[in-house]
Amino acid sequence: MVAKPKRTRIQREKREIILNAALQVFSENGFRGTTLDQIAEVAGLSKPNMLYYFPNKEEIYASLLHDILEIWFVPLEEISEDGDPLDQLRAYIHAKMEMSRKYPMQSRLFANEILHGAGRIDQDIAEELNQIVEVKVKIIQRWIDNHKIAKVDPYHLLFAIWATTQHYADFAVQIDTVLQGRDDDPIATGADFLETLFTRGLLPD
Amino acid sequence: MVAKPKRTRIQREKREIILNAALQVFSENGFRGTTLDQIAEVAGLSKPNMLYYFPNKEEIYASLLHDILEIWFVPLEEISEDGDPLDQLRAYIHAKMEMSRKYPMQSRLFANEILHGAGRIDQDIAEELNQIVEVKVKIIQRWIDNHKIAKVDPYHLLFAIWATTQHYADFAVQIDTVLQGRDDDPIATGADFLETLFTRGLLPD
Amino acid sequence: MVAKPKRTRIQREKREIILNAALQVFSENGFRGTTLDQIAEVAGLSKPNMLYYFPNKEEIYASLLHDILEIWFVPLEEISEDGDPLDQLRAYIHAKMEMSRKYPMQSRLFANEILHGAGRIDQDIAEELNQIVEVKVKIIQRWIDNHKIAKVDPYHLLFAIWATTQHYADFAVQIDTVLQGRDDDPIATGADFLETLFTRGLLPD
Amino acid sequence: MVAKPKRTRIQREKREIILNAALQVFSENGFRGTTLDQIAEVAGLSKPNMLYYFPNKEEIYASLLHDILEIWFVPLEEISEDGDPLDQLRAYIHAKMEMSRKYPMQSRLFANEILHGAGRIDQDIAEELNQIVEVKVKIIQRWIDNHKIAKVDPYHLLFAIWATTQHYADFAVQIDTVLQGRDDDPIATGADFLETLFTRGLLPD
DNA sequence: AATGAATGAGTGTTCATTCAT
DNA sequence: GATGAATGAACACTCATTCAT
Repeated sequence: MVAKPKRTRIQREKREIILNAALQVFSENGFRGTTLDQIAEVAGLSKPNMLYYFPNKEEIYASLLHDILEIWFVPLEEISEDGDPLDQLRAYIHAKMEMSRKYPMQSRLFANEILHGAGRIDQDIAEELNQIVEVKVKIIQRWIDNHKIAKVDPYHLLFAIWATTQHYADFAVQIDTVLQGRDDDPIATGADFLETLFTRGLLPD
Repeated sequence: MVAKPKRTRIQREKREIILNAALQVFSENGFRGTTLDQIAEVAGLSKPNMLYYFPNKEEIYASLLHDILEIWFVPLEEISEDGDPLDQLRAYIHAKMEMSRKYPMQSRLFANEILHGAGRIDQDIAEELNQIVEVKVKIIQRWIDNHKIAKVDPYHLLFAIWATTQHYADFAVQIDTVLQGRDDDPIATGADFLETLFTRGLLPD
Repeated sequence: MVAKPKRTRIQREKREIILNAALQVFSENGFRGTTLDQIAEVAGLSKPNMLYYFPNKEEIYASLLHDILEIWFVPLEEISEDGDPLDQLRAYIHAKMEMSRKYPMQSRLFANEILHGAGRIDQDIAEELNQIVEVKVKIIQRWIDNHKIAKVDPYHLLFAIWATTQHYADFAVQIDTVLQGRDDDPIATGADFLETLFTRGLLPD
Repeated sequence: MVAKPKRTRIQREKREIILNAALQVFSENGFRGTTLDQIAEVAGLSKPNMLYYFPNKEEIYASLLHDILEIWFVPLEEISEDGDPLDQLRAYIHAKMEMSRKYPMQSRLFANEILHGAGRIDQDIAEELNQIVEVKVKIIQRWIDNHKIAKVDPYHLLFAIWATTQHYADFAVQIDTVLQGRDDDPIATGADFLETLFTRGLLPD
């Protein structure tokens, strides 16, 4: 149990402003590539004033990462044993695609963190991820056992969904480069493609 | 065309040593997170001596990135119109998975670069990528038109293959965390899964 | 002559609280090593509120130092020509030892100030010290001239008394380290020793 | 056992220059009151260049303190059971007075360190001090038991010698203020006084 | 009287790069 | 080719002091 610090309205607001600025800069430049000056500039605060709201650079980053991991969990948790398995998976894919649309910077920050060894991710949160994954893997396994979906490795199924959906945020620059000239929405078209791929790919025999 | 500098044998060897060291450190820590001291240490050279072979940090990184992009192209280029389309795609997937196994640091460095806006990628090379992709997309489109594979968006098919295969290198930390306790080889199992997924998912109607 | 500022009761009380806190922190960490935050914390006040009672850090320190110098004079002033010379000196030594016991932090703050050049000591007070010393030196000189005590340099006699007695406050850490394991009171034992040393040392021929 | 770092001639020289500058500035301003800029200025080096020879401020200070403690021991170690006890003690007093003359800054730095809790003094060195003191105290005790000197507490005798002799370095500012106008050498006169005081004070009954 | 918020000037330390030999 | 030495520009963070309420 950690004591929750009491904060005034202005503190909550300023922290929010700082976190928004930090998200922008950190997701673009990484932890080491980001300077407090940059964040302060974007936030419209002086550097010492920013450090009045957060004790140091590390804490700003950690706070951001914590929030990101929490929203990362949400769609996964909504996978339920009830209802049609393929519907559930399609809904999950669409939810993840919507996250890549709405929170691309968060996705990139998260990707960057994993890429560099995830050294700053709270051990507790890593545990939590593992536990949720175990629960969902068991659900998927039961679908397989009941021949509702094809017989595949449930862990790798999840990896594939994560990889493909997050790719639209994390590799957006590459996608935009490759698709330059096309005027459809890559995320909408991508979602259609993924729906097809996974629906067909997972149809039971 | 850039004039190719002539280098002695010892220069080529030392550059190779430096690039290997740099790959290790850059892929772990990113550009800004890496110091020349770290690279020099791993390379077993003094810092000024290292800078005798490369003019500056930027050039080491750029050289590394250039090499990586070249090997990134190889499997893609091998996709050929001849032969069975699904065999071709399966071969591509396996080749990309082998690259994630053999060159995970390169994959991560590349991912990191795209993630952060790809600002250091040579424009010429980006063009080249686009052209190759266009060629391969046309091949895939013809397969679709000839009902050899399902009717899907060929660009997004490529994205999905890139995303899923590179994920095994880029997100290895997360994969290992989730799979802790299992003793199968994630890349082998993952390759099987992806073969199933894409083979079934792309079967023509 | 400086106009004495009029202060309300609450102002006097708060100043007292601040000075007590400041004494503690300054004597432990020196002027530069002390932060206003530390003092405010110990005083139980907010930093700006503290600065409502004192204009700045310097003034807190100066005020403290001024008070310390005043109590420093007291035992010296009590040396009187009347009575037995050796009794007078013994009484002075004991009074100084009691000050080292009761006001060790003040002693250390004073020592620290002298050690660092005494730049913050009021010139007026320095003058005052000199005048009192002159008076007492003359008394001691008369004792010598009248063969009441041994023929020694009266200035250096005072220095020796100051040095030995204040040592028990200023070097308490060293004394405690050296005497660890003994359970007698260092100041009491020290006073006995000093009484012997100076009584015998100053006996007239 | 600590590996002794090998140093080039220029490194030894520059370290010496830096330590001399640091001694001057630290002894005047204390640890926190000293900035690396000041030291660098006095040493005639740029700040980063200075940090090429010492890893950080703390190390400069520690190195200095270590050297000081070593010279602090020397006169104490020379007290020997052989020869006349009073001669031995007089020699010790004179040696300590010479140190106050030759190394006043070192004395002040040491005093400052003890004053502020001696937090930076190596535990090993503190042990060593204790052991040497124990040895010398035993010698003094034997002198007392053999009625060669008066029956006094040997620990407090040492404290008195330390206090009085070091006083001429540590409180030099005060001494000079009090003695202004006199043109004799305070340390010479002080040594005479102390010789008288301790010789008479310690004469056996 | 009191306090949350804000800031300019530092302050120790890092680092890519250059110099000198 | 190789390396010890040197440095300017940053950079994270601190702190006395001031502002606003």
